[in-house]
Amino acid sequence: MTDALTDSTPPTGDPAASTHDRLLSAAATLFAERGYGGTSMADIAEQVGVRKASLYNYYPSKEEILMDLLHRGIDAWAGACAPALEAPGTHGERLWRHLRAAVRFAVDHPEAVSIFRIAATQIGGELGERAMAEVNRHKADHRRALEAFFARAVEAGEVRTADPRELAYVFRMFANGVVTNQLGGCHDDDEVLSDERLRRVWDLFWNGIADGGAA
Amino acid sequence: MTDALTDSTPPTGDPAASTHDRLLSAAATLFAERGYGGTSMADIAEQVGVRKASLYNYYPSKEEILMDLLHRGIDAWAGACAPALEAPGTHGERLWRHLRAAVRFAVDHPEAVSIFRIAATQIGGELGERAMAEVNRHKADHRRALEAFFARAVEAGEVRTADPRELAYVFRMFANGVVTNQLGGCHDDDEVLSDERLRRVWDLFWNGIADGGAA
DNA sequence: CCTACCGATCGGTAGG
DNA sequence: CCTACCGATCGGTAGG
Repeated sequence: MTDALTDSTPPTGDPAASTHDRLLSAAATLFAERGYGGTSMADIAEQVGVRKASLYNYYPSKEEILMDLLHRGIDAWAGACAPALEAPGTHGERLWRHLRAAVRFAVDHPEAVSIFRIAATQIGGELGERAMAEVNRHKADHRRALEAFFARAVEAGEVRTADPRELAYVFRMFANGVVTNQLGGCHDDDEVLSDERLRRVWDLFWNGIADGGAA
Repeated sequence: MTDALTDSTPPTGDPAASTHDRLLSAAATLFAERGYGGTSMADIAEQVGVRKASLYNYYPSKEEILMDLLHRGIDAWAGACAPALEAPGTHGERLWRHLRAAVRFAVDHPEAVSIFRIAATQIGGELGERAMAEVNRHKADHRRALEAFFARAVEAGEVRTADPRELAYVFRMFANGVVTNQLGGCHDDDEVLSDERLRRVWDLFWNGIADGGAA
């Protein structure tokens, strides 16, 4: 837009985005590709198109970049997935939309999902504990929301078991598996997970939970 | 055993094990805790109780330690989990034992499971591609074994859907979720996954797949 | 947002 | 399995 004369523009990402946004995007992508310990501040700076020292105007340390990415990822996930559980419809419909929202989020923002995993598993020491605590808080929130949801589904007589805790557990394990499988490189299926296939898979899963499942 | 006079014994792990075994154990534990990039050869050497340079008598590089851990992890997983699918019993019983074996493996060898994830997601560049290829080959083997298993279950009339591919997919997503959830730090449930609870959860899951599931 | 620089540590090698 | 050492790079700072 300004001038096309120089090619001193940043090597990747949207050059129109603010430096801060490009920093976050570059860090998320690199952490997801190489891991936290495998990514250097110089790597991030190169992708952003600035010198390494300039990154320290936005964050006091590499650790704080990870923590900010984690907070933003959790917020984005909740914003994208939580509403479906409270929307109108039967409990089956609402849970289906919740799953679909989670899968779409994973497809659209794989780096955000990667951050959760990085925070929970790749980091040692004090930073690791801080990050893990944040992830566990988020997972506990989700678990509680699902248990409340299933408690209402039990009341409504829409599920075949009366234990919301086990129902939530089964769903969470299944949803975690599907979402994780969508992450880059893990395409152990030769076909993409289309909305149609997700729906078929969901029907197979849900019919074990729905009250009086089909014969 | 030899003498208890010095405390120059290795700081952690079984001092009686061979240096090579302690090297593998230390590397697996540290990679799982801090990630591949977050673990240095000096870290490994310290835990083994030798100098860093001595590690190079066993492996020519840090990369080859990871690759050997990956090969061994895949073999151990297959040895622990694959036989259940071919054992006697109904297809439901065999799949249940397969799931239980996988969960037990994850509980007993969490570092081995972590290596799969590290190989698939934390590594960039040429090593990353080598490791990812190995993981994908293993996952494809497992997928094929499960699809063959479900094809026989369809023939036997023990499942409610005629599509082995979707049946295998649903099971794999669920099993991956359960196994992943057993990994260290991810205890987002306040209770351990006992055999009894796993069985209850399995029943909830399987009744959606079993032909003519309970009402 | 830059140049210049810090001490510490990285993976790996030489030579025994 | 050790001591001694290599050049490169690490996260981060000073000062502008």
